[in-house]
Amino acid sequence: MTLPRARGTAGSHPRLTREEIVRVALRTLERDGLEQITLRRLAEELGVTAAAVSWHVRSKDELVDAIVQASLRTLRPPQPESGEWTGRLRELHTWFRASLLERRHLVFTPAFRRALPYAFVPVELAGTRILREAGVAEGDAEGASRLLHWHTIAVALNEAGAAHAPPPGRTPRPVLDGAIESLTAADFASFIERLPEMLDTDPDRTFAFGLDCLLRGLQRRLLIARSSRGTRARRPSKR
Amino acid sequence: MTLPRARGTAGSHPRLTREEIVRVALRTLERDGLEQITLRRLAEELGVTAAAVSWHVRSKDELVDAIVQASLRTLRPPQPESGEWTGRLRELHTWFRASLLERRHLVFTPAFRRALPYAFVPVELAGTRILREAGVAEGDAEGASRLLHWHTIAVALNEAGAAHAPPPGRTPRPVLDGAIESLTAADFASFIERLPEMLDTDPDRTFAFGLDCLLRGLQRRLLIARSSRGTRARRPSKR
DNA sequence: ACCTGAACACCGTTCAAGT
DNA sequence: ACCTGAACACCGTTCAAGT
Repeated sequence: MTLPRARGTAGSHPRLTREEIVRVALRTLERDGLEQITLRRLAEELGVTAAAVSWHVRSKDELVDAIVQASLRTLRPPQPESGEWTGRLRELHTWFRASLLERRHLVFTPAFRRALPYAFVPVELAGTRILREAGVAEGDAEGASRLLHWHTIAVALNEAGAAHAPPPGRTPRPVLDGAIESLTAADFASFIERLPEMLDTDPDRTFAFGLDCLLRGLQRRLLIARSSRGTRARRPSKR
Repeated sequence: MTLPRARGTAGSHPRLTREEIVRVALRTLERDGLEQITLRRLAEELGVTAAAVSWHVRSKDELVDAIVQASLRTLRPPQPESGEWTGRLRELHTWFRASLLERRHLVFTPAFRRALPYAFVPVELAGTRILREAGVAEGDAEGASRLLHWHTIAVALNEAGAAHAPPPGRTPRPVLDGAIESLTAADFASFIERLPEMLDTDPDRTFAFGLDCLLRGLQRRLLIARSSRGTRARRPSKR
């Protein structure tokens, strides 16, 4: 629509920078979703040629990488200092889930997957710290924190995927049919009976239930003292 | 390279069908990955024009949907009939994880995400059945089975993402840097110390650990009798 | 009904040319 | 150093025309 305006005139920015490109991309991402982001459209919005964008950004892959990194740079996990360890972990992962959902347009991106092992190290560490202060042995605390970490990612990714599956009417029937075919006769009956509640569930409750089960499992497995903080774990560290 | 051969001549198929398109697409998917799949390239491989493919398949989105559905149609969860409930659930979800990993090129597709709530209903139901036979109340068994179900999806998606992150040398440094910035001084030290083991972990062990924690958590929460099958749960069903 | 040939709009990327 | 204009190869989709 708009022709590329000459840079430096009124109403346009004096210079195109990589940061500005990423900023505009992030804005249109939240408005229109990822597949609407195009170097050409971005250029138009910036009042510039597509080639100009390509000059600042080596490739589109690199642009998406930059978008993901810009989006992740603002993450700061809360560090609840007081309270029982279960409550502190609950607070940490409730926050974590929310911040993943805020980035729901990005979480299925290859760039995001590449960042996955690194981006949430602070979350893992925060969880590990809470567990260690609760008396869990060193090696176990790490594994447990990572377990919670993944559970939250799982639930959030599932929610994110369902959230912007655009056509609510267009149910993927064939998949459902294929699934039904493989059911035994006994399962089929209970499937029909329970179908409605399987399809609409409260994500908040499911998340809370899963987290609760995990925490209880850790409590049992790691032999954490119920209420006293600082109690040593009975099971010794392996190293 | 090869010009579209006339259909019906030696070495080419007499007729193009939707099924054949999907079959060839599935084959090249496993060989080259999803982003290499193109209507035009598919057409060339089929000895046909791109327009011909478009005649059998309404759009590329629909093609990917068909690929996902074809890939999911062969899923048949195992139905272990004997043994303790924990072992049976372990067997079920070990199989589940493996079948997700076999489809690692598809799991991040919008089509797959749309299928996610439906495609694995048999897995959920198989898990529910095992739990109910172990004496878990009806509503709880469903929630518990779904929890396991999601945990497996989480771990598998994470593995699948890491598996075909193509450049092993190109670490997304900025993301890691951003993550490090947000660390407290205390966490930073333990981060440096533990970095190597955080980056290369044994996925098998992590999966087993998580599953184990979940099962123990369920054991505690749902008050399942340890070894005797068929014992009633002490907590009554809510309905 | 099924397929070709040609076109269309759009895409990412490159590159000589300007400033 | 930064940007334009034009081109290139490729993409999904459409459509008149053939059989």
